Amino acid sequence: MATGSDIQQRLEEMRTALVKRGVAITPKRAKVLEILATSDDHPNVGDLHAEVQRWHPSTSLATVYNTIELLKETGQVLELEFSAAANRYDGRRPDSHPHLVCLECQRIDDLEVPEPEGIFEAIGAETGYEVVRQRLDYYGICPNCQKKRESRLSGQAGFVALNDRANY
Amino acid sequence: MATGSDIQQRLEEMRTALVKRGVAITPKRAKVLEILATSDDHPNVGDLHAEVQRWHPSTSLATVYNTIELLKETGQVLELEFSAAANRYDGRRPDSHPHLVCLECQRIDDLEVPEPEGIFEAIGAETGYEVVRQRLDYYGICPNCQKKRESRLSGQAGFVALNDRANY
DNA sequence: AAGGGGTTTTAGAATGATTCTAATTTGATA
DNA sequence: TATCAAATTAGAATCATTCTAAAACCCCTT
Repeated sequence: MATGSDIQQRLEEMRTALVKRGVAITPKRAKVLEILATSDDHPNVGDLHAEVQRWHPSTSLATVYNTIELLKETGQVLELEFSAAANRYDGRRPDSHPHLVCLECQRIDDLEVPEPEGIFEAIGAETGYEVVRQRLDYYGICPNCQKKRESRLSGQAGFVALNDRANY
Repeated sequence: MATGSDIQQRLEEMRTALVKRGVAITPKRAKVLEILATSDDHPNVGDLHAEVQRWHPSTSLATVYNTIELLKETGQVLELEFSAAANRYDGRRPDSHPHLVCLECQRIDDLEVPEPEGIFEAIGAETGYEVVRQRLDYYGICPNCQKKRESRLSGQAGFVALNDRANY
């Protein structure tokens, strides 16, 4: 459980990271940080915006997005992505199984990893949740994109197709 | 690796499931099934639409969505969701860690599960990917929503707030 | 061959989260 | 106080998805 000093410490880390990043801690940004450091319910942007507006009524959505972006860049917030790109479909293995997702070209590969026996029940016993399915994705750079990176670095550019929305 | 008969079998399962579900296997739907049963690259709706259109140029996006919906209902396709709801944020634990997501009220809880040591390297060695992060979510019904369900079933309705977009 | 009636399909509008843009405001510093 | 970059704004743009109401299609019966 989080104590007051936990929160103070977290807040200080955030502030320090942003200052080091070279941006100002404005009152509106400070409020976003404070909400994020104190919330245990994983707010979305709308939640944050509504709460900031209670203190600074003129705050726009863009400011919230902007602050979150800064925090993401500095590793000060974890984004639980539910809205990033188009959904993808697997018709060959309709059962739930882990995937490898390439952050550069969006290629997706299946991964053979058996899930631990009775894990849903174990988590249920511990948390009270009735677990019905899981999702396990590993994100990284696929072999092809690694090659492209190498050839880019070595100066022999070759044909390199970069993707627009690479980091989702 | 998938052989021709694997694909035939998969296709047959899909068709059987839809027939049992009581809908027709129209030519356009059949083409969607075929693409899904043969693709190993996890196509998105745009990909599917473009490919179906090569055979049936008048096909609309809605038909593709409709067919996917039927396959989802019958458990014949796995949806890799990247676009479902608003993103959520965790400012107290900015490191990546597993979560419990309630399918009914969208509550999200942190879950304490240490990730196996050296898992990224192991997967890298096996697949050639350079893994940089993971995502592990368990989906289910939280304790509160279970209670609500029980009271609904037992006829003593009480106050029950149902959510619109429950199954994402 | 004609007509009914339910299913399927369609185009386009609606929705909602996110990103972009261009103009305005703010605030620190000289 | 004047300046100027940084911060903020409102609203437009984007994009995947869902919705809607009308049109097309298909099978069955006569």
